[in-house]
Amino acid sequence: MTAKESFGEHIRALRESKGLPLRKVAAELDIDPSTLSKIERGERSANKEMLPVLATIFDESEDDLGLILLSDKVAYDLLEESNSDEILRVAEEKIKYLKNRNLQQGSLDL
Amino acid sequence: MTAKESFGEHIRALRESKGLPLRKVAAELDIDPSTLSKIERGERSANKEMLPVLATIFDESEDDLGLILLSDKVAYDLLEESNSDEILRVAEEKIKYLKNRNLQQGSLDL
DNA sequence: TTATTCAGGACATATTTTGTCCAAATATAA
DNA sequence: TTATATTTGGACAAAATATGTCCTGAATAA
Repeated sequence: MTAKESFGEHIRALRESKGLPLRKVAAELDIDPSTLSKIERGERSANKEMLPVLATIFDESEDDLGLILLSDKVAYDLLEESNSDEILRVAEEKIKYLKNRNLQQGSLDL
Repeated sequence: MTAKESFGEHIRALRESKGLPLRKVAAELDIDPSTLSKIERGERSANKEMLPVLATIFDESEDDLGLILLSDKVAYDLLEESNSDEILRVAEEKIKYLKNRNLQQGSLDL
């Protein structure tokens, strides 16, 4: 359910289901309605500060929204790569390794 | 083998194993030695145009180098996220979905 | 017609990225 | 030690990207 929908599509669906105009939601986010329109159409990216605001407006989990936003970014970065699966697999190992390394060194690394 | 090493560490190991100074490799890449030093230490990122040059110098597969470079980027992007595994999983589904969609629509989408 | 909403282009600003140059530090050799 | 080569890292500039506003036009509604 959370997989196939882009962040913008998700927000737009929520907004329309509540019958809210761009203007209202944009005001809450303190941005121009045009910017929100672009975010919903994937022409711009949302930033993390917007997540708690959107979560409140639409009564969604902020973590879920963050998940959709970040997975969007990763997917977009790799969409042109023929070996995206392999890239993800190696990235996952790398993250595991680095997180563990940071833990052991008291996260005082670099 | 390819997993735990960063792109910069990998290049540095290759360069030192050949006994080449930064100066020489940087000249091939047409960049400043200082820039290459930063790339090797992860302070800068390499770009894709450098891959064929490096592959030739070090007799490595360009695809392998590209894999290390891109997985580095993804890993770095997600290193601070507690739910990086989930993000990767959703991203993978999204990529699969989008690639398939593009295929069916003759890659003339947007 | 008049109001409102939304899309999208032109534009300005801010931020990030990428690279150079130079000087200091480090290593290597003689 | 001195001399030479290598590497690091900061200051800076330029280029590329991102972010956002404003305005106009199209579509819709009342």
